[in-house]
Amino acid sequence: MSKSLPSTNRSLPIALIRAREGVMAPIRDMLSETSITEQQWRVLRVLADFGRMDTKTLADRSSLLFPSLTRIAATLRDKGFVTQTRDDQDRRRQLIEITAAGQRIINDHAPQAAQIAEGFKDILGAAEYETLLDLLTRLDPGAQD
Amino acid sequence: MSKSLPSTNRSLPIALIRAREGVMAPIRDMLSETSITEQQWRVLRVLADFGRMDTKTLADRSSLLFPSLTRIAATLRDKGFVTQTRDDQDRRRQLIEITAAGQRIINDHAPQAAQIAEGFKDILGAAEYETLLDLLTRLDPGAQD
DNA sequence: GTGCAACAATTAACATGTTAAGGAAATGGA
DNA sequence: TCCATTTCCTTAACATGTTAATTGTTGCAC
Repeated sequence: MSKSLPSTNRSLPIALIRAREGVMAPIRDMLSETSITEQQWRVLRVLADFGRMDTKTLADRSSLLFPSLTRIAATLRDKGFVTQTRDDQDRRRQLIEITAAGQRIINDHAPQAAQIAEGFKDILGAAEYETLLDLLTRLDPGAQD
Repeated sequence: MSKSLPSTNRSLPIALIRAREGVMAPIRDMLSETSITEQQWRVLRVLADFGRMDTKTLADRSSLLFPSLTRIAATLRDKGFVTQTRDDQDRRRQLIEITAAGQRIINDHAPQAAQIAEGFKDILGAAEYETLLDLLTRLDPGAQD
């Protein structure tokens, strides 16, 4: 047996990259009709899901690094899809909220996005789909469960 | 029942991103001692695995887009870790090969990289590790098997 | 109060992801 | 031969990933 490197054919990082590419391709196709990117869509999704929140929480829930979120929030604000307001209690903090226009983007594409998600469940089967989500979660050190 | 969007808590794209982050974090830590990035490491891995090849094949095996590979190859060439030569039969083609210095980077870190990979097998268990790789492969449309 | 550590957010700098356009070489006819 | 098409690769432009440095704010010890 061995401590040798696995072949790149059977490498977990590469498998994760390719799976992500396969999953995101149809979503990117869908978003190509809009003016927003995959990450901007993710941020709007989280805001629609949980409502107004501070930047730190938004970054965590969107799985984005802080500097990325700073730029994305600025872009979304310029496009009129979110609003940024200072927290009066702690003026370091910033609260971000989705606007009606932003919510409209979500609503307009939610059915198609749901259909794409269902498609992947069909490919794997419901049981294996759940298995996959569980296994992926166990690779995420930030998922303390 | 529903065609409604799944909560972002249980979203496959986000789970893939977080898993990738969890897997790559220790690898990035390892590479921080070197002068190369995660993607440059991946390219060198493939070249060490398969030997000299043209850019198209290298891009496929490294799961990199062509424009990214163009830049990465130039960077690695400037660092002296790969060589680029024109194919005499087809002068459009370019052949890329790892150098001794590049191979040394791989050799010096292969044990540690293998140990990191083993760590993830331990976290999931060997059987579930294989299950995960299989499920991920089924999400990759480019994996015709 | 003053000074300092801790925190939230931004900015900077560089590498990569992504799409589109461009350039050079090969290919396949008319 | 000529030309359109295809193929391989590069360049450009913009968005994001990543790390480090910087700017405001807060809270706390003194």
